[in-house]
Amino acid sequence: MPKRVDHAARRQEILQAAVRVFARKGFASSRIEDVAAEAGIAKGSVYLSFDSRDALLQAAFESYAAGSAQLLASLEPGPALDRLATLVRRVVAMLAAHPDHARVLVDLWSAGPPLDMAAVYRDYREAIAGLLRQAREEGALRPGIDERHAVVIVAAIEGCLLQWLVDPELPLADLAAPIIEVCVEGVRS
Amino acid sequence: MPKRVDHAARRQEILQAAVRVFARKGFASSRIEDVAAEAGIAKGSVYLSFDSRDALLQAAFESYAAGSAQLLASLEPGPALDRLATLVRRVVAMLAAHPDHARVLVDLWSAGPPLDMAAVYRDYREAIAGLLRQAREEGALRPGIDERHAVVIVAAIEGCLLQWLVDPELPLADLAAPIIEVCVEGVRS
Amino acid sequence: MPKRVDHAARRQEILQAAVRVFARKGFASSRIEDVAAEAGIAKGSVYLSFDSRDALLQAAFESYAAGSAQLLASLEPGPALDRLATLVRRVVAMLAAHPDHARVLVDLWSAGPPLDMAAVYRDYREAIAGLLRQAREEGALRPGIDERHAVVIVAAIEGCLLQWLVDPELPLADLAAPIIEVCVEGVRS
Amino acid sequence: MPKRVDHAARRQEILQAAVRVFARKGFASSRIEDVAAEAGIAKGSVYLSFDSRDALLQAAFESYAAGSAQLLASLEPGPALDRLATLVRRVVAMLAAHPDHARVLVDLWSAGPPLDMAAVYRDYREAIAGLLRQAREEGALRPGIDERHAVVIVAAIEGCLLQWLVDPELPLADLAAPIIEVCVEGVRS
DNA sequence: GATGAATGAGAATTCATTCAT
DNA sequence: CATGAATGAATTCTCATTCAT
Repeated sequence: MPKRVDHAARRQEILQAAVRVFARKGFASSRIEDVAAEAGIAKGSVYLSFDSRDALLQAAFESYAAGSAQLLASLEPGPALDRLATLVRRVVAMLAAHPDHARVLVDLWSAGPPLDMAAVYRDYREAIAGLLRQAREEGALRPGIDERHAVVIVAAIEGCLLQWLVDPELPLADLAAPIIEVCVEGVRS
Repeated sequence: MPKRVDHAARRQEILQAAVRVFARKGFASSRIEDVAAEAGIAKGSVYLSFDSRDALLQAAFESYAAGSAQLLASLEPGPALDRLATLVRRVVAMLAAHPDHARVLVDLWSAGPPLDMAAVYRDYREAIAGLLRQAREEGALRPGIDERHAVVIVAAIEGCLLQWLVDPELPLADLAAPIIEVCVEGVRS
Repeated sequence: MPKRVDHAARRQEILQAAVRVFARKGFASSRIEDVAAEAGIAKGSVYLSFDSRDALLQAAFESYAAGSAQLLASLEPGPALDRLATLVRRVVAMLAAHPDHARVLVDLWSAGPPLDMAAVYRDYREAIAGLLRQAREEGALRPGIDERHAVVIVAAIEGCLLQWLVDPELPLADLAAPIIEVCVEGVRS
Repeated sequence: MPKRVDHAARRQEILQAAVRVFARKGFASSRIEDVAAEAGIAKGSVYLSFDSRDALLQAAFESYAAGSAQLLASLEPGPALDRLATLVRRVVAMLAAHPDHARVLVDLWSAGPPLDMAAVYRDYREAIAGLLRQAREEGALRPGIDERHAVVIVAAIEGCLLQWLVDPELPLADLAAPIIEVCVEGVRS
């Protein structure tokens, strides 16, 4: 069944299939053949778009990192703490809206180099630290809050995500509110 | 006089060797032979103490879960929020003191059933929710804080752990303070 | 007006590309795609001229065998041993002049049926045996030389070729002289 | 069926099985599983003694090279040309006596680095050149014969081998005599 | 005719597990 | 008990060949 025009589209389909499979059984237990079957193609065809099994995880990472970067870049103007609250809401909403992608995160955490999850969280922390600095300039921050809290805010989000990954009963989408309550409202002056 | 009197002790040694190996290369890349070598015994001898490779991870989980339960059970009396702060401090200290065990967590998160990480976090949340209830009875809790914040408090801890796992530059031990600042002091009335 | 008028010419181009590729990396490591790329056409197009990968080697063999046969047929009249010396010179010159074809020989030797390298050498031996017989009739042959020496003469040539294939430092073209010295002059009466 | 004492012996058995298989179908068509079956063991067990399929060919080469070196080292004293004749006889006898090893040669010729067949032939040529020099000192060599004839002598042997490999009808063992006639007696003064 | 995406049989290699010693 | 050789199922990746466009 030869001839397909859009190589990028096919690559995308395979990646999405891979993400579904990884979400379902974890990367370690996912076979190339599973991905191919999920994508409705033959085993060998996966290799037309990806060099190796690891390259699939790498691509999943890149896709996730790109989404994160976009999210960080898309904050509209406004009071810093409001923007922070919005950021938290959006991150949680994105994770809740794409549970498959979210479930792959646990594999990205495991993967180590050349995947650079550290960079992703560094970017988050820097963005949040920037918002906190801005909030201080606006006089909106209560004393005693400094940049180290950026770590805690990222932690609150990722920690909720983690608990939900481990226990899908947990209503991830509902957790944006308490995170904001504690991490954003809790630091307002 | 059998060469090895204490079967339990041998099992313990192997488990510890396994944890070191898993911490170093991840469970997925850890071979039974690696564990045996680390323990200074022969490959086949691992099977005298453990039924299978997965049983090693299971045992690592049980060991971690037991440590967590002990930590939760060991809180001395006192004002609830102080006890909460102590809990946070102790959990972070334990993780920082045993980086090998901590690094295995990412594999425990991935593992899925029959490992029940969900139960571990459920227990944490319940303990913390209990402390929050108690704090309310003590009139120490500001309004608007309810049991859902237990999730966020666990999240703050595990999220810091996660960022440290992914980026060991991050000073995990120093993060207890900001966590407490935000999650404990921040909810005080 | 078809894109390609001469199917035979296209076949020839592909065969030559194949010989270059085989010479460079050996038949075993040569992919159809490599041959296609060398010929500047698409993988599938190779199959318009050749039935299979093996057919390429078969064709290379036929081309070599045809060249050999032509060489054997082209001997001008004259004293038999002079003609023999000329034959040796020409074979060596041909091999040295077409190193790519020569390098493919090692794959032809390996290939086994249906390639019939045995026939090629049989033909060489028969031609040389004929020349030796003629030389005897001419009284030019010293006693003790019989048809079995045809094998040795072929061997001297192919053995030099072999040493050159294995060690390209060896100056193949210069070896015609000592071969003739030993195998031709050495049998003169 | 565990426990085998002599690892070296097992390695040797496997190597011999491999040589038989390579001789029968050529290295390119020989599967690890074929070798294992020939050795009467399981596929995976081959890897207990050899790192890879290529390592089997490498070992076959080393074995052949060692045999050649031993042959070259074992020449008893005597007139140089007699020793040369003995050498030729022994090489041919060795090849004829171990047809399996001989048939693998065609794969060794193909293999290229890190196999160094060039060195094997270089050693042969040097040994023979030494004998020719000695023969000259002994006054046994007719004029016009120099070291370049060493190439031709090696060629005569290997070329006969080659013709026999390609056409097993050819009586290899009987070819020592004509080789000596032409290459040794033919250079005697 | 050309093309190159798609296929899937096949091969090398790994490694958890077993069990004879 | 302890060992590690032996096993073979499982998995990744390759590539000759086909065929829709």
